[in-house]
Amino acid sequence: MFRGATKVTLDAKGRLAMPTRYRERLMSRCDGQIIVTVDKDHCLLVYPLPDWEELERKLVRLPSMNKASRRILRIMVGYATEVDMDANGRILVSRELRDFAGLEKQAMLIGQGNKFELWDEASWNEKRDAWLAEEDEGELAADLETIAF
Amino acid sequence: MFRGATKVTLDAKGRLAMPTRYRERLMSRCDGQIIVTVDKDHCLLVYPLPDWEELERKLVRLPSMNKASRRILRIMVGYATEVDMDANGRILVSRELRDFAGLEKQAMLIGQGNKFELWDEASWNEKRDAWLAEEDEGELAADLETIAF
DNA sequence: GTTGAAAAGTGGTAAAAAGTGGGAGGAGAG
DNA sequence: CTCTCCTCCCACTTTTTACCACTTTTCAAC
Repeated sequence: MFRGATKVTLDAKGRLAMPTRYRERLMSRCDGQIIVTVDKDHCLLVYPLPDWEELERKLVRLPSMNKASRRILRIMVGYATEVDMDANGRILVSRELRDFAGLEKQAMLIGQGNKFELWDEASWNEKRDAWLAEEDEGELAADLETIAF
Repeated sequence: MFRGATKVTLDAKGRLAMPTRYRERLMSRCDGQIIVTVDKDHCLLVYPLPDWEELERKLVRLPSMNKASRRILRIMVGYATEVDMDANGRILVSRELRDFAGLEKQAMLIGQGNKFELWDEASWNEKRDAWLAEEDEGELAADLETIAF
């Protein structure tokens, strides 16, 4: 499981240094082969190659008739870009991907189990606070209420 | 069970000395392996690793369709950071976590059963007073009223 | 009450590791 | 053929982290 939030910086060439604590895992799991693609709420998703391939197999099996799932497939596969970690543990995020997510210099890398989310720092802070604020007003899921934190 | 409120200080590097009375328990339960993550009302949660993993398993089993539970999962896993106690019983609270909770030098560590809450001292005092004031006016939960304090 | 010893809290330092930027070489396009 | 852009590699600077030492407090014994 990848966990934890790390503030990262993109350099002038769009390179992103993966936090050290993940590197060994990424090398053993996929030899540094990473897939970066886009998410529907305008962040990027960072997968180890084998995890991406598994997801891709599921996506292509989705019913062709369903417009919503076709759109998701088209966009996620369409933007999926393979990148390798360089000798310093960095990956190169292409201009197209950076533009899609509005990535400037400061970004947040969020561990999400088998993948990472990559957000522009300002967008992340906004979204996060919005989500937390909503939860206070809205009704919590019945399932959620049964869990003792 | 962890109980009690302790005033603690964070040093310039963000290190927090766990109160001595908890250390032996933390070493035997999880060999000093701690998970620190965030809570929706902007404090931090401090779990022994096995307790966190149990909670995480419950969270990932929640129905994917429910937005509120997905968001809670995303934020709690997203910020969950593993830290080890050093030889002096201190844990390092990352800048990202400190920023989220507005942690300055003075903080309050609150025992809450299987975990701790960690609050910026000023925020804690405000919240605590607000809660006490609310409870006087508001209706108590039916379950709560059946308990003899 | 005073003294002493032991344990806990606090801060500093040095070695190592990670982040950052620059430059050279190569490939592709005009 | 030349120029530009991209990629890979190397080196330097900054930060991190682990370890060590000193100070302060507490508890006990005299």
